[in-house]
Amino acid sequence: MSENLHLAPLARRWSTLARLNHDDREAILTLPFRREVFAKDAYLLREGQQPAESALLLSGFAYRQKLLRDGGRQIINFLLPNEFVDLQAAVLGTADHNVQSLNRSEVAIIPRSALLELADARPNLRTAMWADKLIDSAIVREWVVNVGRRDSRARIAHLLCEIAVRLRNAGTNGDMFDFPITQEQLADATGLTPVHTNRTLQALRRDELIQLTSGSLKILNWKALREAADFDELYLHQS
Amino acid sequence: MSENLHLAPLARRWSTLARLNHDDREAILTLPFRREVFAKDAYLLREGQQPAESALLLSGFAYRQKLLRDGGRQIINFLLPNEFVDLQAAVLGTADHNVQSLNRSEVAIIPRSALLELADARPNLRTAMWADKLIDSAIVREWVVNVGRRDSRARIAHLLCEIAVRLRNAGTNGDMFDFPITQEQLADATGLTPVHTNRTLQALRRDELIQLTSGSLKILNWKALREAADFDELYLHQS
DNA sequence: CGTTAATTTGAGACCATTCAATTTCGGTGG
DNA sequence: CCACCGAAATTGAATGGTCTCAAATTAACG
Repeated sequence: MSENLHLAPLARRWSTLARLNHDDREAILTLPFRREVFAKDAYLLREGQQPAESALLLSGFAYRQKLLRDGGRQIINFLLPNEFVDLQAAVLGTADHNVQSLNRSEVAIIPRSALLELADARPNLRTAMWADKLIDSAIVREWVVNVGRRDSRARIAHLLCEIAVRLRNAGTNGDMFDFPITQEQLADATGLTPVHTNRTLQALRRDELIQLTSGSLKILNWKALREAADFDELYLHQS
Repeated sequence: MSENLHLAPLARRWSTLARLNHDDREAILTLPFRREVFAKDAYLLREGQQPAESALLLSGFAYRQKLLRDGGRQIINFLLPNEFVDLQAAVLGTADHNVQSLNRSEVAIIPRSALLELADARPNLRTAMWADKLIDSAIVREWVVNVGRRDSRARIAHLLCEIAVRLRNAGTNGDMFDFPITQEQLADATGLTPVHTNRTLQALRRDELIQLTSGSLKILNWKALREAADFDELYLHQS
């Protein structure tokens, strides 16, 4: 069997989204792909592009983003390892936003046709893909609420809660973890300025809710952070 | 054939999203459903609910919404006629947001099982549903950009552009149309206060970009409105 | 150990909010 | 047809959260 363990984490994740049998898992593991490495800020996908292949993030972070005429940038969602960059491209064709690598990342490039065949042949995987996309949508919906209605403190606290829980759901330690997101990126994700993001982070540190130093985030007081963020993880559809 | 023309507009809309043959269209038209009427502000779906049926908006508007602990409300998207309230519920089970009727609306309640069978049996309809959901996601992504990075004038202008174009794509006149959205709802959709929404609308009227009176919106200067909004309709995936 | 990126600090300006009151609109009943 | 009512829209003035524009400091990296 010419299996490749790079896709094993994806199989594991999709198993939590739909009931997969042995053949389903096998079909994932034998998907054809090639690996590619992207540097910090490199584009994985550009608005207007019509990719013939889909990209699966193997390691590192990435983010969906749109640029404004005036040069402003709004980050729309973060992508964690084993999430798809453009599962949607197969149907809509043209990309309507950009995806950039957040730090150095590793990606599996999979022919679109292989994924389409998978979806056609395997109802369970179809369900998993559907659930995958729906959760992604639910997260973006919560982001509208976050940037639309919460003040800077709650907004940043909420984003940190979300990332922590998503990492925990993915099997990483959610209380202390690598946090390669710069304050400028955090600002672009929350709709704030870098300056104000900085002051807000300082406040969260002063109040001993978090500890954030040299690319590592530690959550010191979960209860208070959730409280400050008005965070309810129902929308992540995991627990 | 016990067809019911209430579902014909849905068949027409889905035809623009995927290649549907005669049988596909027939399958849509013969879906079982019952009609229901909802008053202004009535809930079509509540967070935490696990509906056994899906609701399709036949006439009137609705909106997706989330409430905050402090009583604030953020509108996440508007639903136009012939859009589904909860096509996602079938997979995720629990609703993560609320849907309210914007004005008096009419809804087709369809058993979830019927939709699942449709998707299982008909690849083309599956594709249409997938595209449907993906466009919905794209709209919500643009909303993150809207509330995150645009000032009040651009924000409201953008929302008006989007609604006009979505209505035009649905076959309605996009230059002048019924606009039952109150300023309070507009405020909740843009993350602004009703007071500031009012002042911003007045500015758009003063500059003769729009005419908004007694539930009717007329776009007087498309070029200037698009300009003010930084509006690019690519994300609606229609033209 | 030099160089660039990232974070931090300060002060003033501004966009949007808050709070409260008033006016207009749409629908209803006398 | 007019009087009434609640909802929606409008106005004013003061407050405040976030932004802007620099400049300084610290961290990351080859």
